Parts: sequence; structure tokens; C-alpha cells
Amino acid sequence: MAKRHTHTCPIAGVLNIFGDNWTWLVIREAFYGATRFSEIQRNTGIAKNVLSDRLDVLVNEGILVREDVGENGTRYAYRLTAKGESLHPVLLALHQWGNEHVYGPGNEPCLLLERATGKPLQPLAPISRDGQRLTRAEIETRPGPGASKATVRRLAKAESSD
Amino acid sequence: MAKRHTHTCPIAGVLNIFGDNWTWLVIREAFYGATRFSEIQRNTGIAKNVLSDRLDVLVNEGILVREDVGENGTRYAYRLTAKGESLHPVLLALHQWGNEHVYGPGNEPCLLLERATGKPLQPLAPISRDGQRLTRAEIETRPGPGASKATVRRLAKAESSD
DNA sequence: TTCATTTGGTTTTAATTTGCAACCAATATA
DNA sequence: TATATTGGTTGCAAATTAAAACCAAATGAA
Repeated sequence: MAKRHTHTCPIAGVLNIFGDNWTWLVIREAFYGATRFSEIQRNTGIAKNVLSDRLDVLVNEGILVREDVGENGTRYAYRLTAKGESLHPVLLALHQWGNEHVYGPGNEPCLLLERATGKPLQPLAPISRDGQRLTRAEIETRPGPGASKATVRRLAKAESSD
Repeated sequence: MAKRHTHTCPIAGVLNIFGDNWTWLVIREAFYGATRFSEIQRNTGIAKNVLSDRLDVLVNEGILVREDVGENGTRYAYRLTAKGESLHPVLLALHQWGNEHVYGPGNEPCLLLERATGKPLQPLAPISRDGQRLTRAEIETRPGPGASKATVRRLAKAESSD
């Protein structure tokens, strides 16, 4: 978290919020249903001061909300907002990669299944309008309305070298 | 990168490799086609000693390979392995989230399009065997063959509280 | 052939961040 | 009233990072 990325890039933008380890683990906890400070701390092993800081960041970014439970006291619940929930595909992709490449088939700590059938969830993949899986080559990366000049140059070069 | 996560969890496992900011930017560079040390350094702004360290990690993890170009000299190219390429869905998910939630519609620095049609790539989402989008509630998270006792307890609690 | 430049780093140093333990205020419980 | 729990904050030592200087090998230019 030392240095902010200043170039105009969606990935760099995400990393300015989720720059460290712990932030993702906090998000994981939120998706697993942990809401309390102490609960998150226990489950992740994060230092209290760091957790405090990261929760502030996530609340300020509108990814979590801090609710006052019990009743006007020193008890709070942190919950995902809609913006937070929209991180689900990111988390799924990380989860599947971890199962496949960190632990490997047959050694997954935690499986993802379709609840209706009990079958393994298919690997997350980009899909075309007509439901076909898209390869990397079938996806074009193009400067958008918010592109900087550097981005335009960058992408021109990347596309031509592909 | 200070502390390794020790609990058995696919996400924690990924974070032990991709724990920091810079590692993801290096991966982004690899996907954009940057192969050279100096090129990656210019494009990311990462300090040379840190880049050196991160490239070593990625090569050791089998995510990049270091090839000797030019010919047996001091020139190298870093390229994604198949394992590295399999990070594509993660990167796409990050990219789409950044466009949507960091920059916002109409201000995306970098669009993702289906090359065949020029239409925006659909948001990455989990789909069922019969091609239906799955909500979070339709996905079950269950201890796998490599689960620790802690994971089993954890998930039992999470599922019951959903 | 000599000299400068580029590449891909390593080393050094200072500043920043982390992990850890101690502490604390406000409730809740016995 | 005393004690425990929750959700933090504070202070400090240790680890990590950023920035700059330095360097060896190979290439290119004169």
C-alpha cells in the first residue's frame, strides 16, 4: 500500500484499493458471512491495527458498511454493499485458480459446486453473446472513453505485437 | 508479503503468491505482451530491486519463464507459461470491476470487447451446465478432499448462517 | 580498437509499513 | 460491584519498500 498507482488503468485502479493481502482476506470473510471485527480478526490472523485500517478503507470505498448492532453500543457488523457483492466473480476466479494451481485436483481445501446439481462449478470464463467460450485472442482490449494518451499508445503497441 | 498465510484456503494460497500490488501489475504486463525487464519496469514504475524479486517469485512458481534472447547474453524475455495464462479469468474479473466501480460507465480507460462483433464483453459470471447465470446463493461452498478441520468447521457455520 | 550505451540487475540507505503487545473506554454479565 | 467482552488505539521493534548509486556483460558507434 506504500505507493499509489497513478496511471490510468482499471487494474491499477483496483489495486489501489485491494493492494494488499489482508484486504482480500477481509473480503473473503465478508463473503463467508463473517461480520464482526473479532470474528474477522480470528479467522484471518490479521493484526488489529491493520484490520482497523483496512475496514476503514473498505467502508470509505463503499464496499462494506458498518452497522451498529446491539443496540447503540460498542458492537458493529460489517456487511458487503452491492458494490462489495459485485466482487464475487473476482473472488470466484481467485478461488478456482487456488484450487487448481496451488492445491491441485484432488487436494482442494474448498470446493465450489452448483447447489442444484452438486456438480463442480465450471471454471469462470468469458462467454460470447451466443454462449460460446472466448479465448484470449478473441477478446480485444481497446482504449475507452477515459483512456489517457499513454494508454492509447500502450494498447496500440500491445495489439500489433499480438 | 510480510507474513505467509498458513491456513488451508485456496484464496489464502493465491495471496501467498500474489500478495502485493506489484505482482499483479507484472502479470498485467505479461498479458499485454511486455517481456523485457526494462519494459515492465517502465510501464509499471516498480523499483528495480522489487521487480527483480517479484520476477524471481513468478519464475519459481512456474507462472513466467525466463528465456535467454540475444543470444547467450544479458538479454532476457519473461513470458507467461500455461499456468500463467490460466490467470486470465482473474485478470478479466479485476479489469471489469475496475472499469465498472473505479472509473465507472462512460469513463473506462480500457474496454474489453468481443473481437468478432466489437460488442462489449459480457461481465464474467458463473454459469450452470445449461448456460444459465448462477447467483451467489446457487453456488455451494463445501469442504474438499484437502480441507482442514478448521475449514470444515468454518464452512458448516457459514452455510448455516446464509 | 576504443568508448559510450543499453540491459538486467545488485547494493546501500532512508522512509514506510507491519506485527505484536499493551492499553483503554464502553457495554454486558455474574 | 467486579469481571469479561468488544472494538478499537498507541507505541515500539523488525521487516519491507523506494530511490538512487553502482556494476558487469554485451552491443553499437567512431
